[in-house]
Amino acid sequence: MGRSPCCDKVGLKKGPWTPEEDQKLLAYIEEHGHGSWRALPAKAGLQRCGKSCRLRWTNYLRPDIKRGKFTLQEEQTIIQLHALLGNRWSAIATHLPKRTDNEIKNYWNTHLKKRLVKMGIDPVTHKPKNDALLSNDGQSKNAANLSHMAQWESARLEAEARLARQSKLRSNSFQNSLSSQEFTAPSPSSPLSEPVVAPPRCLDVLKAWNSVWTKPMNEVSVASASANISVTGLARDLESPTSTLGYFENAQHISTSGIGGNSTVLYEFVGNSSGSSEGGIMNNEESEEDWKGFGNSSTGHLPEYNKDGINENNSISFTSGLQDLTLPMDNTWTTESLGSNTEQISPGNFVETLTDLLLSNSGDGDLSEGGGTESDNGGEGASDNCEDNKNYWNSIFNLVNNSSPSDSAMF
DNA sequence: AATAGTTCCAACCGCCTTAGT
DNA sequence: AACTAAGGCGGTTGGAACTAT
Repeated sequence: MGRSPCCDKVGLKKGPWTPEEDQKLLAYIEEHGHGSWRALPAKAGLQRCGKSCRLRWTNYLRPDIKRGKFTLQEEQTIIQLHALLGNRWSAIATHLPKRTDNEIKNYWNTHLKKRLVKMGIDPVTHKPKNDALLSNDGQSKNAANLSHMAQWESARLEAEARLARQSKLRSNSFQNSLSSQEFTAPSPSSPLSEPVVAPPRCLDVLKAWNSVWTKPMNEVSVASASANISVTGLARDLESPTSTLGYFENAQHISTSGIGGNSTVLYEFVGNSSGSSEGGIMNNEESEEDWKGFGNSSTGHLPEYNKDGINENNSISFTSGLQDLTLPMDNTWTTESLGSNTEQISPGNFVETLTDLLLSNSGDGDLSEGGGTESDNGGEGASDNCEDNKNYWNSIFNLVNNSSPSDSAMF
């Protein structure tokens, strides 16, 4: 049933590209643009399949690719986005300008993952491997969230559909405005200025949310161990095809700072060339910076919730920079009733509100800044945790927001 | 210096989604 | 609605480069 590989044709070359081939491909694209990748090889005089040409271009020859060592900032960004998005490399790559998904994927697999493992952090769940917090008593708590989840999911789907409609409209009007401003489409003479089709980057967080609400509940029992943030029980896997990264699991260890005290979500990079952080877990190759996982950091974590997955005000709250978002979580909550149950958000605009929140923060709240505080690992008071939890999401939102071009077609 | 083991990354493979007919 | 082609994505791999013995 599957498509036959495009490179099955006899005579098509595979393997490493030669400088001559690179030159041919570059020259052709510079002159004509890539157009149809399928047709490109023949036109460019290459004995390659279109797919191979496309990959070579997107992963190597593209002029806007930044090569070389990843910066600390980039590493942090990757880790944090991985915690949020799982193995969705392309989504992560949209927040790292000039880096390709392939490069990020390779870097993760060859560097970052190993570092986390050495630090005793599960690179899949981003939580300490010795996190022995799991218990069964949270199961019932999370079961109690099922009805909430159904309500959330219902509203989410509705909002998502609305968002899609809106973005389409906005996209159209955007294009109209461009054309009314005599926007000149990329011409063959300037193929390198690729058509600017902004990816729906800002949906990443929404996708994360989507995933959170659309996974089977059989994982909730695991999340239930998260005693003080049962909203994480609402959260579920991010649906990376292979990654078992559990959103709630991330949230779980995010949350456990309040109870376990040593969980880790954000990673602090400490400039230090000593070659080894605690325990000598770093080899020399990685020694340009030491990593320290820290829990209960001032960088913040998830909001704190009570056993029912809601906070003391019977709502879920989080903030994004300038604004708070509060969603009621009472049992009668429905898409329609949502608006009447809360003053902060109207029924139909959950996603819009979330999106607005994301976009409203044009501040400088960078994750790296949030990650700069050494953890005392001792478990601050609950009120601090609550603030930290908010800050954590602020950080993620800020990261996604600030690193995403605000010119996303979606918004 | 030679060999074995390890690391790294460019490229491939196969599946999925989307667009066009 | 069904089908097909093309593009996109994530996982995997081959082999060059590097390191250890």
